[in-house]
Amino acid sequence: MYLCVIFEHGGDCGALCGVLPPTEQTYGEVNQLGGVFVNGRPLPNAIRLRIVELAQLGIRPCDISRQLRVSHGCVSKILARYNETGSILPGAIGGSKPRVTTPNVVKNIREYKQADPGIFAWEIRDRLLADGVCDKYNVPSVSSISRILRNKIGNLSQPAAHDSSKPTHAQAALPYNHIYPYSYPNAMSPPGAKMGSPHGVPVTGGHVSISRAWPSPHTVSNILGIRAFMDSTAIAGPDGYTPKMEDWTGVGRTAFPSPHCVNGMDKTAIDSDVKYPQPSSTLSSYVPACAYSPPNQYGVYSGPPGGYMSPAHHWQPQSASLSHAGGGGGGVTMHAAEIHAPMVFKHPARDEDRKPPSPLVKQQHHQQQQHEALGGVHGLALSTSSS
DNA sequence: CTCGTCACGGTTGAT
DNA sequence: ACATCAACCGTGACG
Repeated sequence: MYLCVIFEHGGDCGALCGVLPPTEQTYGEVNQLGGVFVNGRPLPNAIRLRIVELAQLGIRPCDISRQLRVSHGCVSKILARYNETGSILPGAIGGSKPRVTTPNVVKNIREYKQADPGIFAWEIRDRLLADGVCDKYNVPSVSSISRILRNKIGNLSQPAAHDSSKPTHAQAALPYNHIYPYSYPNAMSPPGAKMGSPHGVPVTGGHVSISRAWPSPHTVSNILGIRAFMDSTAIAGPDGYTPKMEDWTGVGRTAFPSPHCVNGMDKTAIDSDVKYPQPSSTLSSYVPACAYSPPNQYGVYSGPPGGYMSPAHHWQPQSASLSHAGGGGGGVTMHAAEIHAPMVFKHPARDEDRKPPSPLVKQQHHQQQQHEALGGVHGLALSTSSS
């Protein structure tokens, strides 16, 4: 049972409320630990990063859970993912899996079948691989091939079927490209295109609707000395809760593509991440890993490869410690947006096994500096003493 | 007490 | 424009 928290903007939400229409509402729920979360949506990158950082510091998951007020199951999941992929980013939400039975594949199968009516499905599969029509990642299963033969090709004695086939957009038909992050040439959707503006919320360079605040009193502030971090998250909030709520996670998503980098970080992103300020450099080190970046969020998190995968990104984890800029008064001002900064995968190889090679992944290979990123963790002013 | 796992209710985005 | 589907999410409970 969750305590549903409805935040009405326009009330005493603070300055942030100003941008929202009086009627605008944002919502969240409070878990058993008092932490705020949005059902169905990923935790803010800043918190995800925090989890990883604390784990790197040797803090036990159960303690991290309590300190950050995130369920231990979630902590476990995020750490497991990080260990496996090197990424702190959530997977891609929504969207559909890329189709393997593209017109080109069907066409080839048909040709194989016509050439050899007695060919077995597994033989077709092998040929698709051998001929380079498919790779191991998108080759249809034997059962799929059988289905294709049965449903789409049917009786080959009827040549008509051939002609009826749609023009092969062949390779172009492969949906994969648009599915993987690397597919975003330049920028994903214009910043704010989808999120910011809907409500008329001023979108300033990726500053999506970050003006909304989390009224919730349940903040992790004071925890680990990352008060600023949490405060901004919980208090300044979520605008994250734009109707789309993507901001919550998307922290700085929109800004991602921005070529403007500061210390290797996307400046725009930084700006946008008002909500969940976090240690930029550090964060960035964990982010890139989202190798198998999912179709959707990729755009969000990854943006143009050049954006954060940039080989030129001279990461200086240490330099951008949590206390970088702004932290103003003791408060560490971290920018979740920084997450977008280019970094390296912890286990690049693994990703390859998991997902089809993508440009993004490839680029990641160039970035083997990740471990160094962890060094940034040490730069954090963490106070492990939770109580 | 800790932690891995999973059902659940939820969101998202491609089709 | 809407519905469907399949991906993901974090929580909470169980073992």
